[in-house]
Amino acid sequence: MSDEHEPRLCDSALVRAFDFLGKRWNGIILGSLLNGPASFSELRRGVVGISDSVLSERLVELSRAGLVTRRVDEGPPVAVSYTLTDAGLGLLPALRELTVWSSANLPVA
Amino acid sequence: MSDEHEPRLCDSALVRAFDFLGKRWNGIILGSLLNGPASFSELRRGVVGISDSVLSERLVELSRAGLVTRRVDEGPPVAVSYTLTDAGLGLLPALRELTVWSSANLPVA
DNA sequence: AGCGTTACTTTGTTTTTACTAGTCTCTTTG
DNA sequence: CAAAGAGACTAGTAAAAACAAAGTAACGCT
Repeated sequence: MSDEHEPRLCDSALVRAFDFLGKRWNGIILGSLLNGPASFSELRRGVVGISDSVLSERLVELSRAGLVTRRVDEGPPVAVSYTLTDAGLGLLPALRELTVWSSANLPVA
Repeated sequence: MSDEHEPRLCDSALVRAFDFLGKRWNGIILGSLLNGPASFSELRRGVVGISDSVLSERLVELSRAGLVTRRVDEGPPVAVSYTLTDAGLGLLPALRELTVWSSANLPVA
């Protein structure tokens, strides 16, 4: 019994990547933040279709994962802004490839 | 009122990409198929944690999207194999970038 | 005949995700 | 100054997705 026909296992690093990116909205939130820091309501407008509560939840997750930073500017008009960390910025090449692929292979409709 | 401070909109091609990749399992299924064609049960073994019904559903979706092909070999021992189409194969560079990023930025734990 | 494998489909439950409202702190407007 | 609005969330509940387990059906192995 030496013929362990190895299962067509997906690379474990890729599996870890999709723990995040395979959850709805996460990829789009990160993609929006690639254009620079944004506030909660800017993100809500940029990520079309997301609800307040889900956006809030996702931002907590992404912060805990070390991909985005939440910075609070005690104004007085208290302003919160979300920024990509270096780890988050590192996604740029991957998301660019994804964009290229999508343009070439996914119909606009 | 010309100062429409443009919403930090995410690129629409990227949004379309995450219509697929932002659904649980899709990225991992496609990643598994990058290693070559596989049968239903090979995929079930390769995509750790997925259930039969969801795998079945996802394969139909991916077929309809033109990313994978379902080929039936009427044996007699009837065998079904799933393969990436050219569109699916086009994901290779993006998934490779994602793997690199994940290795560098996501903790193994 | 009886058990195992492939390839799914069906059913019922649990987990996720989403939507609607509401809170609280300022800021702007009359 | 009071009312209305924006920003940043939180809570409660409803809808959607995923899961596990079982069932179906055709074949192969012993």
